[in-house]
Amino acid sequence: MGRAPCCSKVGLHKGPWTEREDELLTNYIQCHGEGNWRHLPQKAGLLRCGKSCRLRWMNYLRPDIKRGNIGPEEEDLIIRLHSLLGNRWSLIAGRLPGRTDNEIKNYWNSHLSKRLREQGIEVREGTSKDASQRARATQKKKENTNNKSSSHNRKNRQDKRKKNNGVEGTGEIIRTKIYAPKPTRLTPTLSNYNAMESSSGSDIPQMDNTTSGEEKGDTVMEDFEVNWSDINEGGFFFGEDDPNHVLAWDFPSKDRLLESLYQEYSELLNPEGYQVQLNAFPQTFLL
DNA sequence: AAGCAACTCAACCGCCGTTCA
DNA sequence: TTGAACGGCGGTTGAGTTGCT
Repeated sequence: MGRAPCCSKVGLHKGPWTEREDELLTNYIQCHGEGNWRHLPQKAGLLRCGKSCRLRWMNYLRPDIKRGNIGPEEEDLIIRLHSLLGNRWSLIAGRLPGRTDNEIKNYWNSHLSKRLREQGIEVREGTSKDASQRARATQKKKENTNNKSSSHNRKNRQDKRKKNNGVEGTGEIIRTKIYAPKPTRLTPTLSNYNAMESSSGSDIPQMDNTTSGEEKGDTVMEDFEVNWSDINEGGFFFGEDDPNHVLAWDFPSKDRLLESLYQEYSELLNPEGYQVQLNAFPQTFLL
């Protein structure tokens, strides 16, 4: 037995949202909070699918979304994070307060990748607006659609995962894992914390360092093995002596924040002597 | 002013890992 | 244990806008 059947898409609105729809969605979320996207449209009186509602809220209606042009500091951070993370837009967006993954993705595809290429800087492979490549992608998509069964096969995916994680054939490709932090949206209030300390029950989230990165939903990156329990998440880390004592780092300036974020990923992903660096890296945020 | 190309960005699509009955 | 739905993500599309000829 599976879950109850999903909402039928028949009769649902598509395309641009109207002011009335925005209003209904905003009012509903303000009253009941985010989540339960499947039932939200019906309860809010919207003729949209839950997925569409979620997207509209996340990319446009959320009150903490920053409007306006992407500034030079943000642009710099996007470029550097992209060089480290590739097209991991949600991860990148998680490090840019008020910016959405969609916005960053669009900005990259329409501005940055082109500009970097013009400057002769090689960029990681991402989306291509080239017509021939588009056509190829569309063709490939059609082929995939024709070849796959109506519902994807769980076992096949699990087998594929096992293959990727372990010894594969005679090639002896041994992969290990790295747990990068789950993307955390930095709210404006966060930057107001000033070298403060916190104990249980405060406004600062408490961490459970007994769970693995995978259990916490962190992003798994292959080819490295890191003991993530040593590492902080979202700008918080544990005191040296007391693992239940949570510290928040200071944000003396916007520039330093951006620099810290870059350093965080840079050190995290540096394959050379990563273990030593990672063990020491929370200290870099201590004043 | 008209026609065209390039650009922008909101929205959609399909995939995948997780959750749940 | 199974399989369908959910939630989230990256890739792609296409209508609207802007700029050029």
